[in-house]
Amino acid sequence: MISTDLIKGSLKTIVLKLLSDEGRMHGYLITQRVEELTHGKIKLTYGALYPILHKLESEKKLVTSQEIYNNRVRIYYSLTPEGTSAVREKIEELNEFINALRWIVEPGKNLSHA
Amino acid sequence: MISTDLIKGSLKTIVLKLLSDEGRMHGYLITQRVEELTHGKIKLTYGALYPILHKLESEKKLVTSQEIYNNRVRIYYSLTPEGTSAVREKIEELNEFINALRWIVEPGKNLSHA
DNA sequence: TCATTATATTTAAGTTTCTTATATATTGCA
DNA sequence: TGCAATATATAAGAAACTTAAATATAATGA
Repeated sequence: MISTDLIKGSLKTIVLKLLSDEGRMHGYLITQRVEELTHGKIKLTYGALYPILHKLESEKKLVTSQEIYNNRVRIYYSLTPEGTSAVREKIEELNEFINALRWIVEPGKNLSHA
Repeated sequence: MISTDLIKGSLKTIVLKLLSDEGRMHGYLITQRVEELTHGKIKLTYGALYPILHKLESEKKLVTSQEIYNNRVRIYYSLTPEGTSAVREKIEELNEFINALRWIVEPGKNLSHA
């Protein structure tokens, strides 16, 4: 598990990207997929996730729809067109960030400037 | 310039890594080198930097020494042995983080599990 | 000579973003 | 019957910044 300080700022981008790749998802599933995709390195807690989802909804980047599954209400989240273009920008920024970190970590190697 | 949210959690690691690579540095120089190394993508503000330096000093990860240059006091920071081993751990964690982000961004590619 | 930019450090107040803890409720397995 | 997994939500508090302001010297250019 990676220190939470490091992860903090990227959670919103991660949520958007997952919704972009996998379409409709409910909150619980999002936490599971993040853990799966990152081999347990990143764990999204509910206390972090739901406020993020609610905020993204209020920003019109995603919409919700309810579904009953096994007598339980599930709330599905999916991207709006606005959310879809937000993902593109966020991912681009995340790639820049990854590159910037690599320039720090491996200052010798002349890495891509993309 | 990358969104500050993204960068937040990695500033301490960046400072430690720079001191590890370049030895004695004063605060102002650290901000310059970060900007240089990251091609302006990451800017360390003084309001962020000095509290980080002071905290690392109180944690005995670095020590200070003063020097007069052009009638001005410069405060140089350098790693203690404790700081040096902290760098190694932090960099390892940062690499894990970079990989985890790449698993999110490029889920198709089977990237290293290092 | 005067103004501006660069150099250099510091700290206080405020915001954001999470962490931690708690609450609630159903299903399935042992 | 009890525990683990499934599923969502929110409140209180901590941490890490951002922004802004204060202070001071040197160098550059108009």
